[in-house]
Amino acid sequence: MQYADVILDISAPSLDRTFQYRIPPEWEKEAVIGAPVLVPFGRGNTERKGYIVGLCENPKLEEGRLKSILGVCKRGLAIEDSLVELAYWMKEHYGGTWNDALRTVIPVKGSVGRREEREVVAKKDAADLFAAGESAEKKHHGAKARLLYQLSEQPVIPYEVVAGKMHCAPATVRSLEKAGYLEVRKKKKEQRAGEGHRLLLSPEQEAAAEKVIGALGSAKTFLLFGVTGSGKTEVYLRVISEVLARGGQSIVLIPEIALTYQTVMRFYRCFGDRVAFLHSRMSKGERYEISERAKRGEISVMIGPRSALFTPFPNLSLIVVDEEHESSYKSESAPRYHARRTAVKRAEMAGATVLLGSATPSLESYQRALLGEYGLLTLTKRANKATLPKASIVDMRQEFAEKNRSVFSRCLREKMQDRLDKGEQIMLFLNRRGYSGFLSCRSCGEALYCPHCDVTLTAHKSGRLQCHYCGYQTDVPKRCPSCGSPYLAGFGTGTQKIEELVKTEFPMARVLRMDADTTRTKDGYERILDAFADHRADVLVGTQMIVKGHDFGGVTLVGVLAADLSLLASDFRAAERTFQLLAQAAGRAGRDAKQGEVVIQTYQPEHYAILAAAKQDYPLFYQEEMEFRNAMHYPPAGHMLLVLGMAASEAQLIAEMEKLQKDAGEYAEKKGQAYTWLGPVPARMRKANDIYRAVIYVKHKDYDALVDVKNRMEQQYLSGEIGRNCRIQFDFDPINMY
DNA sequence: AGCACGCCGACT
DNA sequence: GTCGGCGTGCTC
Repeated sequence: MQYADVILDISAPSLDRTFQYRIPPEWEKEAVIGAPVLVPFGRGNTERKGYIVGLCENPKLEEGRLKSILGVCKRGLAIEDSLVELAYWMKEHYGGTWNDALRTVIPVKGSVGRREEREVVAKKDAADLFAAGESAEKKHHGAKARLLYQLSEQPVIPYEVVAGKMHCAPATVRSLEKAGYLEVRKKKKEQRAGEGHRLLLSPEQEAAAEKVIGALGSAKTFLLFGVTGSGKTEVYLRVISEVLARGGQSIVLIPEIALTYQTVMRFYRCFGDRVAFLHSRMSKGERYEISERAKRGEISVMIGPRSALFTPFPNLSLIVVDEEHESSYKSESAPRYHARRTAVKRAEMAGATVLLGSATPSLESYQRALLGEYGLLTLTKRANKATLPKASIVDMRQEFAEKNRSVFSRCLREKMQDRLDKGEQIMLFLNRRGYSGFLSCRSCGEALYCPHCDVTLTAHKSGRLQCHYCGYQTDVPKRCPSCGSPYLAGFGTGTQKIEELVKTEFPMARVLRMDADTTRTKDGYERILDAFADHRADVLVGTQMIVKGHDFGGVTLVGVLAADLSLLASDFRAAERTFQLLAQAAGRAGRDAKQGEVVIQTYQPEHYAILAAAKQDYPLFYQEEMEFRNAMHYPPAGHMLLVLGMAASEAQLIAEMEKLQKDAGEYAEKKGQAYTWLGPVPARMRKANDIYRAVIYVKHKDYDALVDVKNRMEQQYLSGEIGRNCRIQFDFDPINMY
């Protein structure tokens, strides 16, 4: 007799373990690892969907207590096996539950995948509901009363809110439905999409492509390090064509916002309907449809953000990770996996080749390349005979001392005037990470905070203040809440202000602005880029988003207004991020034959990240930054595990986190390993949505030693020993600090 | 998540 | 005394 370990497709932490079932002989063939199954569950033997995550001959429980699998949903291809295996690796490597891991890896069917969004809708008017609420309250039917009162104010409530926050049992909702006060209904949606071309490669590009092609069929990883504008995409296209010719399949990962019309068209021209695109606004149904086509072999190239990594290609031969240094490759929900690292793992399992590409590689990848673990391919020349831009650094302290209070240095203003006179284009980049439009009091200096989250409120165009985390809104108060002073002022120079300044200083210039506000509409982003590309504007002002991979031949001047703002961020990747932003921004200038120029305005002109970026000298930056990381044992010199705890009571949270740290610390000590512990301490954002947050940091040279500690903590937490009423999440080598 | 069991107040 | 709700615990 065969038995299966089944994990149920339900999201509840207490169900995050395997349950054993008998496999009836008639299903033995279909019951493979990764196969979706139907099983009876609970006292009522309700039918539930699950996945087989393991098989065995002898069960851990007495035969009598076991139930049998009702059926296996047919589609148990080998590909599911390997994806479930990958899910296991992710769960172990990054923490989180089986459910979390399976859900990121297995394409969930829009319809069969259960999880339809449900909502509770009022069927009577507010007065009736309110009256019913009162009588329910009299009968001490607390849950009923809560729901009725809420419905009288808000006729449609998402089911998860009712079951979760409002704490109403399913029985309560059903009884009110029967009584005709409300109705539970589902939401729905649908859609679809769907030409050959010759490539001309430079000798450098050709050589790089040949190296990768030569390694196809082996699980080797390459880092394609090419200066901005060197044409990394041509190399990808060349290798993908070869994979296609050999009957293999490729996945191309791109950063979240990078899927522009130009990129799509380039791939279409090369691969026609063999290529499919995935993007974050697609519904579950659309995604499922695409992954089914991938499994049937109808498509061979899949392009998309990190989730595209899990495309079920049965014969995967190549994974390209474009702009591999991008932080959007790190997932921000459990399992908090890094798509670059996970791509290497998937490739290892599938015998596929990985090609990582960047002009400013992550320290992690470059280090591995230097160690010989990854093959290093370099592109040193720009395409179209373009040359790298000339850069100058302007010390803004000097400007200030010489009585120039403008945001534009004299040097930048002169050059801007020159370009405008010549009819050439300019890009102004405002680095405003960690620098949003908050309000603060002129007299006491206190900023206005969200009452539910520990973040400053952002001033909006509408004149209202809004919290970006919980959506809380309020009017601007007349007086400072802490000292009563009426002088409240907006803080921070935003892109909007820069736009106005350009208009006042250069009245003839046509200015476009690109930031979160102007790109909010569906194709706002494309519209602005098109307008600028068509030279319908002379100046483009924007935030990080203008830096990322767009070629404008007409741009001969790039101005970086406050280069060091991102250096002020208090996390260990600040210098790396600054270097990347500056080098990429500088790379926007002079994409055509005309020489480009970059002006970098800064208060720290001697900082190595700024000096190296101005010279476009990555190795120099790498050397300096690695010295710092080595000294501090920061990744990639060592590894770091962040444990994030969340609870409604801060005192209880800290107490539980202390227990967790103490237990894990003692556990680690017994193993005699050299760990560095920090915390627990309240997170920098101490509270979000009225939930307190605290963190523990653990550092160790070896990643696996941290996995060991994580497992111990996970085990203690799941056994209920530690962390009752708390939620815990793990983040390895975090990108965002907490 | 959803079902049974058991405790508790309300009403014939 | 029952009846019917809501909280708690368990599910191979």
